[in-house]
Amino acid sequence: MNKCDQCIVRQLSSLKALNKDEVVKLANSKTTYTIKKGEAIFEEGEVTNGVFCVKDGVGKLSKLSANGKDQIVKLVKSGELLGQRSMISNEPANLSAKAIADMEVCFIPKSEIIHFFNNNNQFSLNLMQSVCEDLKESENDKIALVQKTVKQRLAETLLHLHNEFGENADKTLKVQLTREELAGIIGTATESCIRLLSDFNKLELIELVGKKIMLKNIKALKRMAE
Amino acid sequence: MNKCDQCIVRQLSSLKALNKDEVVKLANSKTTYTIKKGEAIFEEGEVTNGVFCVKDGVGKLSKLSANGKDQIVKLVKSGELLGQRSMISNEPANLSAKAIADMEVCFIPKSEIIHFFNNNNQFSLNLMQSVCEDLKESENDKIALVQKTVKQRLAETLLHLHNEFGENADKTLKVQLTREELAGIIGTATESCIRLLSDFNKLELIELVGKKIMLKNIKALKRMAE
DNA sequence: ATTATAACATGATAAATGTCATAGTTATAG
DNA sequence: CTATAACTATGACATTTATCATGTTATAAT
Repeated sequence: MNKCDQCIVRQLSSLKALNKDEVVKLANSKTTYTIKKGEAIFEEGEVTNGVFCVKDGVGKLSKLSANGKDQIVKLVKSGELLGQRSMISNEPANLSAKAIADMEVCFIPKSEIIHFFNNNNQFSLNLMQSVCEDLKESENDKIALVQKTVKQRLAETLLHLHNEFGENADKTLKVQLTREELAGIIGTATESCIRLLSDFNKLELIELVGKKIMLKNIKALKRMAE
Repeated sequence: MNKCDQCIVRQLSSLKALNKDEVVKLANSKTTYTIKKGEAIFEEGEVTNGVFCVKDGVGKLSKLSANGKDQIVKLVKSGELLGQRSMISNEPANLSAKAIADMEVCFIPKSEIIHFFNNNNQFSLNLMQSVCEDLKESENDKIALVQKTVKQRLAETLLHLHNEFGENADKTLKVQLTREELAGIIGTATESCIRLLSDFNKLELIELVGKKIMLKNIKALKRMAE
């Protein structure tokens, strides 16, 4: 079994507040899983009874609509916890979690989290803050959906992906999303997303390197996102 | 000073977990304010350093956009706490809180809330759950904004207002929103909102009694919202 | 290597929604 | 009790965005 005390990722999440004893307890109760790109960690409606700590890779939280489109609510990366909300609310998952790039995740049973929550004030405050952060982001997204055009939201999302996940050696975005997934984040039709990417390409705001995207004029993208 | 132990509203919020001593402490530190319809409790960007407990009336949490439109993120009523998120995140308010109907609110300083959070597990769990509830709602709203038409969102919102706030003796909705505010909730232009209300009226789904709205065919509205 | 499948791309068109103009109606202040 | 402002209403039109059709390119499976 891998010891959690050597896991760098732990330092990035609410779990950083745990003391030595608690980390040992954590290491003894956790289970590690490997999730291949495209596979699900959990699906909408499932009862998870714990949280997943993302050790490596990138995932998406999304909800399938009646017309078959997948609306992406949030992307997650190393150090983030998944399923906190459903666990705290005692509800089945409201969203599905799937891997966008191969992932390694650790499952931590609910009983452990509740125990830490009740016995470690710093941990409960951290957990609270991370849910608050999610709430703020969600509210701001909601406002952007109403107040901004698809073009603005695309510019905004490209900048956000660049900030959050960085770029490869060839300057292209590190997160490799399909056009469909990108459309699912900004909340538009796949074709509209593709069309706008073409436009941005012609305007030399970005460069399309095969399926990859390179940001060429960040200043102009920022202006456009306003 | 009003004693908090006689305040029924307290039973509706996270504060219900407080014990006798804590309630005395609460009563000694709180300040009560009266807010007239249209006035603000706090504005976007303000540092509040505490939370507001809504004793009476109805309020809205909203954000002003560049084009001058007010996007309403959430309505609040008796028993709810305002400003929890900003307080926990140590940030200025992300949204403005204004009264839609005359309100009475109690201000509780941050130090008190943090003290309760650290010393009363049930309180911290309640507070956590209420933020989680807000998060779930916000995520679902976000999905609805993308996946549903304005017409569907209007139907959904009317039903929601009916459920949440109830109706007057004449069967009209109890929350008295302007068309502009209603448009701000569903995220559309005021004219579009008015037009759709007219359509709904003609279809006998609702009846417009002056500025008030009466739901006439709830079943059909539900069908429309899907 | 070849075929099948998924992803990307673009045009044509339709539908939904926003914007501007204008007028009637209700509420409110003096 | 009037006048002034705010709210409601509706038409005409412009714009944005979705949908359907079709072709091309990349990726994966045999």
